Amino acid sequence: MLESDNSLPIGRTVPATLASQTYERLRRDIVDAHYAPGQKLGTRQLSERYDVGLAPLREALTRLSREGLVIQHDRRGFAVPNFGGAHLEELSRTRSWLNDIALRASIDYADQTWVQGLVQAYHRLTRLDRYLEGEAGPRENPEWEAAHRDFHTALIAGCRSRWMIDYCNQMFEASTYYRRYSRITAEHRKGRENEHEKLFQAAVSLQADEAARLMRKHVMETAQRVQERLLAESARPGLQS
Amino acid sequence: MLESDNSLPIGRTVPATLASQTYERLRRDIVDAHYAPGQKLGTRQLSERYDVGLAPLREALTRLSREGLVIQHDRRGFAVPNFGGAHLEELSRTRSWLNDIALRASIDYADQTWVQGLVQAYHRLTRLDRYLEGEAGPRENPEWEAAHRDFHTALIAGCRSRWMIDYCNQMFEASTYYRRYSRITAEHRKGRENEHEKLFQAAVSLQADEAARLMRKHVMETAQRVQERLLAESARPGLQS
DNA sequence: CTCTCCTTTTTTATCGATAAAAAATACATC
DNA sequence: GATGTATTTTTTATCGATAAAAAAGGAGAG
Repeated sequence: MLESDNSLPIGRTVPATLASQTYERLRRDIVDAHYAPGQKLGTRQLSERYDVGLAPLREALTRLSREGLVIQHDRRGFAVPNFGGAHLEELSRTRSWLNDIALRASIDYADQTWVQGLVQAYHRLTRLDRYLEGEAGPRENPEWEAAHRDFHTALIAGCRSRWMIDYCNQMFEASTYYRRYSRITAEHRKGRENEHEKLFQAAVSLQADEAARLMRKHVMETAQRVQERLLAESARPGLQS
Repeated sequence: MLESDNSLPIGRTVPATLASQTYERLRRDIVDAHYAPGQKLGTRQLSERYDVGLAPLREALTRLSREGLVIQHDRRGFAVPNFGGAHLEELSRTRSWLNDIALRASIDYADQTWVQGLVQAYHRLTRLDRYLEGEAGPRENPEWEAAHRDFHTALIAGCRSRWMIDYCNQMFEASTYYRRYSRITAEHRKGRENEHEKLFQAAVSLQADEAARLMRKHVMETAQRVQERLLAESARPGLQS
């Protein structure tokens, strides 16, 4: 007793349950800002939209509600949270706190596994283009987005705390919602293109203070831009899909 | 747009849904160590035990699984996590990190609401007895336990981050599982009775460093005792209910 | 008009049944 | 006796139907 992990035996590949698939799809759609803040998520509609029964749909929504991407109220169903200025500030501050600690811990515990993972994640990120040409102008590259998430996870993956990693990932997802919703584009990001590079350099060379400083800066400045965009566009009608 | 909170209109009292009730009951039972680490939570059995259908039961389990109190694996159902030495260490370290920050932030932002809430929570705690006389020796007082949780929440409630408060609460619950499971008793706690008092004093007098130090100490030393108990008793057969 | 009370409609939560998958068992083979 | 395969049993995930609750609509009173 008292040992062993909670993971599945490797090798055996388990077909994803409908609830899990729906969870993933819904999460992506929320994070991609296909729904407006505060929008009601009626079970019937979603059930048709995603073509699943109520049971798996509710399970997906319940999962999301525990991660802060959906609000659930007894007998009143589900809704997208009222994401807004105050929430963004809270979120970014908390992200900043947790990532700071987790990054410092990773550097403190630094081992080969962590460094390798980080190098790999960074390299993948640099090989991808952030934007793709779409018919209606440039749009985010999903692959880049995935690599971006992985890079941020890799930075803190050495902190030796499952809790911490999960929490940071949850907040990263919520932040992504804001980035998407605010429709930040390349030009809003002028002059900040190499933040990931500097962060990466500081981390792999184990400069804890510098890395932590860059991390905080990265998180807070992104939030700042998003905030500005939200205020500038607060009259813009909510998106729909 | 972009403002307002996500709370319900006040005044109207909503009857709790079956899923919510079951969630509460299950959480209490898990935290009270009625189930052994790693134990399988068969849906059929639980459905009978708590006398609810599968739908609300699954919802309760799904919620718990997102809070780390239950493990869910696709097509393999639910189980109590393999809580154990390594997990306890991770948990306590993370708790320590987050509570440290949240407490410092609360002291930093300190306002009347926070201080009042803290004073109130502390007073309630001091008025209750930790142990009650049961037929089979002394046992924890549920009211004290609730007040204890509230006190810990009150300490960090001023950090102005819903995320942080939720995360700290989640980890507090998980820690409670260990305390219960290890069957810590009054004598294991000799010489540590006034930790809450000192912590309270430091917090209300806004001594950030001292309060943070005491908090870390409180968390880590509790974990230490639990760890010792677990090792000492690792041959003891798992509890069942 | 505005408010309150009473339908009607819509939505949410829950049950019971069932298909699909995993686990357990039995059986045969080397 | 170990190993692999077919068969049965158990468990999990999902559907479709329905009761219960909330929201929307509407009629009448002040």
